Amino acid sequence: MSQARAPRADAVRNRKKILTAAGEQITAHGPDVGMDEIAAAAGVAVGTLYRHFPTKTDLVAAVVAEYVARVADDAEAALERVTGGTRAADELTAFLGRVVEASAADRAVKAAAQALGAEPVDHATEDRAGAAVAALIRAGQADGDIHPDVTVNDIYLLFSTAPTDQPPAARNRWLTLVTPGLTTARPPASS
Amino acid sequence: MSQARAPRADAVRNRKKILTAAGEQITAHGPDVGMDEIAAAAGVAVGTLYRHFPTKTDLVAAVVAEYVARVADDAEAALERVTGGTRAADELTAFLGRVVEASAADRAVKAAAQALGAEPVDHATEDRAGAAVAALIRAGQADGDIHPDVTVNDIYLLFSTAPTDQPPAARNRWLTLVTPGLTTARPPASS
DNA sequence: ATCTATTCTGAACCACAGTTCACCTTGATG
DNA sequence: CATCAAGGTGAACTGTGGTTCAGAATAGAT
Repeated sequence: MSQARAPRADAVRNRKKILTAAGEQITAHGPDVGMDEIAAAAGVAVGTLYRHFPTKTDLVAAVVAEYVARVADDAEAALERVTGGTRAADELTAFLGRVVEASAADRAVKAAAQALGAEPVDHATEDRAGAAVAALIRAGQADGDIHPDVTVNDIYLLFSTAPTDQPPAARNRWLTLVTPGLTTARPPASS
Repeated sequence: MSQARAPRADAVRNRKKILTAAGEQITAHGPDVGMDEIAAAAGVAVGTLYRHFPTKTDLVAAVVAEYVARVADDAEAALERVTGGTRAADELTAFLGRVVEASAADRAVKAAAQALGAEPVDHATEDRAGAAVAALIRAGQADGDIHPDVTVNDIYLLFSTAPTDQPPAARNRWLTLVTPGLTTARPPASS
């Protein structure tokens, strides 16, 4: 097998700069920022963008992927905490709250993700988040304060419909409105 | 005051054709259909579009307005039924269901509305829908099976975040998930 | 039937955003 | 230090889609 030569140092550096700049620009001005602007923000020429990402879609996909990875981390951290003793149901709603909050900052990223539709998004990291959330749900159900028929898909559904573009008050209200559908107000019987 | 001459008969006819065609095209191919395509579908030249709607935004706005009017009608009909004896809470959730359902067909229209942002949309008809929904809510609260702190804004919030682009199963699930946040599972005390 | 203001037509215009490419720069290898 | 391929540059290209406008057509009034 021909061992592909290692990439040049500055190439790596640039790739990182581009990804960062793209993220910032997209969160700041929406997924419709021109490639020119992203390039400028990265201190690089347009051509360089295309060297690293053959098409704009690819670039956006990369940014979204980074975002998903962050979410996965968050979910796993929450799961960790549950193992440590906190209420799974609380962690789950808190997690949902944080994600909504965060993607309010990056609402544009979410829009971008939507635009990409059901497209790529590395399944490995996505499943990482999914697995953590699933575990969270199971734990909560075991405790008896999450509805038995709640699934990961429900969380995806809620996440994808979160009112990211609304002011904080509305986002909180939304969370309040949505939580009762997940949690069980009255525990089974005992306790 | 100079009495503006009545519009020509064919102009009226065309306006209607355009509005219809625009609605169809937008629901079919999203708000990004070209003006050319709309024109073609209406059996009219592009120029005619611009005679009636100075800009594409105006045209889309008009389509959205029509849609909002339909929703208002629906809400008012529901309110009527309540006066006739049905449960307000049921009518409200059914209404929400229908709207989600309908805007699943016209998901593109909703997207268009979103794109227009907080822009125009004739306030008169919008308030018409709002008033009806408000009445519905009040009635339900009087019955004691809608949470006391639910407002019209909540309905707007839910409507605007409805997963219109999802398959029917997901939409139903969403409705189930969201309903508990509006209704009161356990009536105050009596009964 | 004639006439004119209104409306229609559609080729052409324009601005913008993604993309390409011929040429220059530079990091790494020997 | 010399060499050269990987990488970078940015002006120019391209395609798309909204918008315009001069001339043709026509509804409606006289």
